[in-house]
Amino acid sequence: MVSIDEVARLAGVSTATVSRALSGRARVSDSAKQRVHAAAASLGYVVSASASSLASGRNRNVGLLVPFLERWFFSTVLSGTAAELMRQGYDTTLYSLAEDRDLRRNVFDTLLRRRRVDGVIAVSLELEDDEIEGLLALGIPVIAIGGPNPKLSTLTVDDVGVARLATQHLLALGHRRIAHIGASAEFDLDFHIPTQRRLGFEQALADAGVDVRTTRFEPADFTIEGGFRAAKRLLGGAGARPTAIFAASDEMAIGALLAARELGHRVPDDLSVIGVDGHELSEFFQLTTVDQFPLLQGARAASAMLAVLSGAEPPEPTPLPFELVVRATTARPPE
Amino acid sequence: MVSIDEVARLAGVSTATVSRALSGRARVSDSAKQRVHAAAASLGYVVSASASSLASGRNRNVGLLVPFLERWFFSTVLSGTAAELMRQGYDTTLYSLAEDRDLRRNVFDTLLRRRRVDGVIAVSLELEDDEIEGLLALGIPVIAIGGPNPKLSTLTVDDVGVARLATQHLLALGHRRIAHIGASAEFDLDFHIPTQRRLGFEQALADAGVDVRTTRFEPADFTIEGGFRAAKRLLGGAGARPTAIFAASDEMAIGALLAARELGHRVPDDLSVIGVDGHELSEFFQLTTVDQFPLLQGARAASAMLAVLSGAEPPEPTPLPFELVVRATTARPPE
DNA sequence: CTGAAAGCGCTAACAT
DNA sequence: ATGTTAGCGCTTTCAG
Repeated sequence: MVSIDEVARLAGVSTATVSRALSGRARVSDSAKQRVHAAAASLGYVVSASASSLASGRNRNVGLLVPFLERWFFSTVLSGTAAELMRQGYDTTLYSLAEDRDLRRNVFDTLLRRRRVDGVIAVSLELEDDEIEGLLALGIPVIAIGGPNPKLSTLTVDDVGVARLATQHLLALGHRRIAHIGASAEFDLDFHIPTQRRLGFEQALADAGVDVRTTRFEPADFTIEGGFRAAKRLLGGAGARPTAIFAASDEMAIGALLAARELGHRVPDDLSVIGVDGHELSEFFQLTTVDQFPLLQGARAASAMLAVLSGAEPPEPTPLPFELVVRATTARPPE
Repeated sequence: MVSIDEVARLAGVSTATVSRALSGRARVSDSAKQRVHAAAASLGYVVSASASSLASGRNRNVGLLVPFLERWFFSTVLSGTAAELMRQGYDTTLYSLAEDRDLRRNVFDTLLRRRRVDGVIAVSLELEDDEIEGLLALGIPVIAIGGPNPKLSTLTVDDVGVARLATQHLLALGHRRIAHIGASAEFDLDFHIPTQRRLGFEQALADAGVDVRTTRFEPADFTIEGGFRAAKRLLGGAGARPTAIFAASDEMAIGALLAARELGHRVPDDLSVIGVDGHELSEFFQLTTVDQFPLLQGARAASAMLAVLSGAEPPEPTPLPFELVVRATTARPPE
């Protein structure tokens, strides 16, 4: 492997100058800079990450903590983050916490403590107290996306606001019998976000003078299948059918769409459906949704991390954008 | 940060013994080993990755090269790989090549050459020749999953076999007018796999004495929406409608299902549909498919990498398992 | 089995 | 602006 000494020799300067010229962290004369770059290029020299890290304490590497990889939302956020980091020459090291508890502990106790990452971005994770302590004890910046983590610097959409926006859209169309498909209890344990959405839903109803007790709530697991089953219960049961369903995720909303179709209800004539996310499938299904731009969320977190790493203050709890996208699954309720 | 010296002092041994005891790479007396572990635990000591890498040349880190992150198939493979690597105490560093060409080049020219990873796993990537050269020049093991990369040690499903199996299933049910939804030309440039599936399709037909010219082919992009549109063309056009569709991915098959439904064709009574993948949604849609166990593919690649890193020979081009899963979208053709 | 000591390849004072 | 040099925190000979 070609080392910094060979570059120095070829460029006719000291190793220190090579280091400075290549990292740009100190002033170097133009002529020296040019010779160094030429020498490095001709030798195909690339700085050794471990040597550089050991000497400088910097890694150019950010750790990403995610709950699952297979869910569209997470992989999309992840994609946004990794792309932005890469753009700045940073690597992304992945820690998935889907595994069993021992492995999860191991992430905090060992993997993250090897000082391989300059910072940690936690995506939509409800972390336990000692895990948060563990992160903070690393002595490196930690940024969370979503999931109210009061002790962490967090980028988050206003989930209450998201839910209010969705619900208000239905109310404005004239709906009064609105049902909500949200988080099942055990699901909520991990994320909390869902509860916020239910809160926003109920607030909007209350603001509009709709008695919340007349609405129905069905828990589900944020998948298409879960939404499908929840909608079946909502539409198949006795009592007055809702004229609209607000699902806390697009995947559940799509499930509801399919359920309605299967039961012979026309959307949006008989039933309106709205979701949350801006899922890639929402356009295909012509689903009205509140887009929360997950790719952007990931990129934002990466930018914030990069800024902190170059000396900026940790970001204030920043509101992330969201936007109502009206498509073809919502309309006025039937007479 | 607590260093190896403090552990050594507390345990009453030399740093060399601490290193040996903790890494397990040399014989150490039981008593020393115990004292070292106790000392390390009580001090909360974790080996510094960069110091260890610099001294040993080992990183306990594997690079993962993927084309996209947002597609279910890739994130699932990725998940399988990361989980298995983590189980062995390895980190996973992600390099997504979805970005523009400059960033893509940068991955090969710089990021991968910093000697941060002990090996590279390339997932379903059609790499260019100079990129393969670049990987090989790293002097570390490279393992590819899927995508015929003759110069790389590759784990791959027999895509011809997969397609034959799917097609034979339809033939065995009595179908003769079978259409295929496969890769569009530009999509194939990146992956090749699709062509193989088309090949298998045609082979199976020929074996059964069905004139391939009577079948129809529609290109699509492996998404639900693409499959939907391709199926619309297949079912809506003039001429004899096919009685069965073989889609080269489950997502396209699901799109075909939805298209059939929308056009008023009953599945499987009027039309049979079969896909490939074992997508998480295939069960929900009761889709008959050829499962290729993507999670397992990822785990297998990780195991193979780990084996090579601990001195095993690079794996022979290994066939990956696949299996016909018959559900409710295939049946005998209508009279 | 254990310890002493020489690096691993860089960066960051400190000089000049 | 540049060179000299002392580490960064480990691992691995080499001796014993």
